[in-house]
Amino acid sequence: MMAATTSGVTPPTKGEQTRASIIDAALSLFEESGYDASTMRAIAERAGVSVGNAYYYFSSKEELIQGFYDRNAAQHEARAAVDLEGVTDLVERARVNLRAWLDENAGFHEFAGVFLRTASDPASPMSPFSSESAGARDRAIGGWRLVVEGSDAAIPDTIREELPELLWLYQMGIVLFWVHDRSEGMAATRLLIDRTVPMLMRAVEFSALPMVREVVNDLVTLIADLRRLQIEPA
Amino acid sequence: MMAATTSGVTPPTKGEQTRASIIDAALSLFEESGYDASTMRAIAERAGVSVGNAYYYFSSKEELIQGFYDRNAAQHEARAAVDLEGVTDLVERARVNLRAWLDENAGFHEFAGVFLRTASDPASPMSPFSSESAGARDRAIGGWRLVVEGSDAAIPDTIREELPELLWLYQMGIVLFWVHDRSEGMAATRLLIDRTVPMLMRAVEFSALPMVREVVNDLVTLIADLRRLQIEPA
DNA sequence: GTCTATAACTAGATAGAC
DNA sequence: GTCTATCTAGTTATAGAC
Repeated sequence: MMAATTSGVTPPTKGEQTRASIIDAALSLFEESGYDASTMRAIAERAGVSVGNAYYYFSSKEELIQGFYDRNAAQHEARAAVDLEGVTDLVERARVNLRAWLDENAGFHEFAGVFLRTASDPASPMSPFSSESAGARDRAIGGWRLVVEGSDAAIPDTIREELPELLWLYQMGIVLFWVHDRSEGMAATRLLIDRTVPMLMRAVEFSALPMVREVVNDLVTLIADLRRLQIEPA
Repeated sequence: MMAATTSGVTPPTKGEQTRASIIDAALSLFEESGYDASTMRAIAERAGVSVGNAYYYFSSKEELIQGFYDRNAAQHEARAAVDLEGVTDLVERARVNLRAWLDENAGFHEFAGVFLRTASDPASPMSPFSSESAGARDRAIGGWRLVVEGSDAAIPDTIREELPELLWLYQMGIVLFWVHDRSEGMAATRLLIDRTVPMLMRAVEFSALPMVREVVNDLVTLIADLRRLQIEPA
């Protein structure tokens, strides 16, 4: 709202500092003891503020999860950009992107259950399909667009445009599986990724088949029709 | 634990009666005011018991949801059996089964959001994939088996065995969509069902294609491999 | 007017007596 | 089996400090 006081970087106001310290306290406690065991009182104490003050910045405990969400999305983006350098095969690029996500979130596996619990409530702004999540969703889909565009693969026109969003949806499925994965070192999720990515790409090739293409077209019009129904009543 | 006292029907013990009255009170309150607004104190009061006593029968508020779950599953089963009589076309039978579910659950749409929130926590016994839900899941898959077996469709051997479970998984997807559906009279979900069931059946036909069959085989072995990974570490 | 703190409220859950 | 009394933790009301 006001001009910057010193350098070009945003000057951290007192409020922003307090806000950051609350998020830091929350995330470190979540990682140490899990979501449920981390009380708002403990979070506030570690952040060096009162409970009431914490609620001035975050209107609920669940809202603190958004901090986790944002931070990890940014870290994943950076890591994927590095790992993708020099890789041109589409299947490999997709694997790299998913593995980067997996590694970036390794420490939050237990915590993710709570996250999913919140995210799957359609009324919650944390839902990946909600309008509040539109920014994060678009960023993630944009990441997939880079994966596709940086590859040397020939993609059928039938689904060229929709592929990044489709891959994001596929990723949501992988995440859902990951949350339930109890295997050592997430071996099951890694196997799932390694095996399904090639299948998915073969399915993309199928989409050029006339028979399949018909179904794809049906799906596209269906989605358009559904969007209309969902939006009209508001 | 004891021999029946009178007729062949199970004699309702005192505990069973109390248990039933708590569930009745809970479900009626949920329907009236929603899940969150229905406090355990209000439920206990309507049931004519103390809060502590309610917790003697149900170890958490969420556990009361299982009552809703069981009751509706039974009602859906009965309704579907009637509606399916005389219908032989597989696509139509699948539609009938899904519409029966939809109609049976029409009154619980808002409440279902909470249900989903609970069910999607992998740690929760309410998850449709949990071992605690195995009974309900098997009943639902059995219902789909009746849908398939009562039809005159020729189903490729490739997936004959897996089709009922596949259809149940598809139904879980429909339910997920339904929970998010804000359209008048669930028009969007009905459209989704009417359009995707034929697509699904056409996809089943595809599974006979050699190219596609290969992918199906890959999927089957993948699932077997995943099961092994998930089960070993316990 | 933006922050911050203390005290109180609410509702899920538990302990222990009867 | 059932109750009363109590605990815990998320949330809010409200008053005051910068």
